[in-house]
Amino acid sequence: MNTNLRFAISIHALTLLATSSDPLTSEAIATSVDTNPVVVRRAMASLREHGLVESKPGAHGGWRLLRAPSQIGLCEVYRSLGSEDVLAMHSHPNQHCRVGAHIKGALTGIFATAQAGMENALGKYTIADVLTDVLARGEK
Amino acid sequence: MNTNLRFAISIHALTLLATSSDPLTSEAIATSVDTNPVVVRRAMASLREHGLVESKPGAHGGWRLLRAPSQIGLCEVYRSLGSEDVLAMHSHPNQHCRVGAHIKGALTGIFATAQAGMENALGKYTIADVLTDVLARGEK
DNA sequence: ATATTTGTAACTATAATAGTTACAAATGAA
DNA sequence: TTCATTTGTAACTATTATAGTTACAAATAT
Repeated sequence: MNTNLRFAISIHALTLLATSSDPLTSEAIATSVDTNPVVVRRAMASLREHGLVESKPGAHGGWRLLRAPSQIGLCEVYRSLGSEDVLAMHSHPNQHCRVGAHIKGALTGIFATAQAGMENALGKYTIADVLTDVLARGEK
Repeated sequence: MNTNLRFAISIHALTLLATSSDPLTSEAIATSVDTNPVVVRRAMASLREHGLVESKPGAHGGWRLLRAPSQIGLCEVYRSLGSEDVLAMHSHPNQHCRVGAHIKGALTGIFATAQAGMENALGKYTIADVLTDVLARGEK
């Protein structure tokens, strides 16, 4: 199983924040996501670094959006997390083989194209889209 | 680091096979890739199940392509390996929360779109393209 | 017959990530 | 000013996917 859940958790958290005018605590978000508050803080810290949310410590603190949900694209969320690219290469192909010596150069461009294909697809959606979909599902 | 190297290893192996009229052993492929022959066999077994290569045990055995390199698309190679999708969801969002209860439904479609974006991009390339690129790099 | 090679099970090693615990620092309210 | 709340973060453990390794049976060519 692919186990990098930070992206899914981040979308979940941002969607939850989009439903609330008051700040939400890491604890409240964690309860909705079903994880530990520290896991939430770690993901949200990356989003904060990229200007998507802000946090306030202390009583009545928590997290809130810094932009309208319609202005938060999923590609930007994805990139904010700084994950590795989804396709990886083997490290030390044999340099004395004519394929081994140049396979990494050839794969680099292809893998970048694949990564861009995925990110472009994500960029078609915003947190507002997710929220609309979630709420529509709740009405059925 | 993303550590699923099977795809990169498979492309490497198929490109190597495209340079050879004789079958290549798992050992020979492993030497070019810089890994263990069993790792090569495991990746190649998936490709064999999907009709891309065949194997022959015993003396002068090994692996060979069952199609022209120009007829082996990278999306098909990717799919033959049966990897998990690149984006994963958290398992148990809180069903008593209106976001938690429906987030998985909303994310499923988005993640599928992202996966398709990546696979479409891969589908633009074949093993022949990779071989051409590798050989061109070798001439410089 | 013999050497070669795949097929595969069983195991260990590595590494990324989630999850947990603990506590300092910041904040707001009584 | 004191106290409860909450983030920030370090340090650690647990889990899991995958690579890598070892061993050996079965198949094959000469």
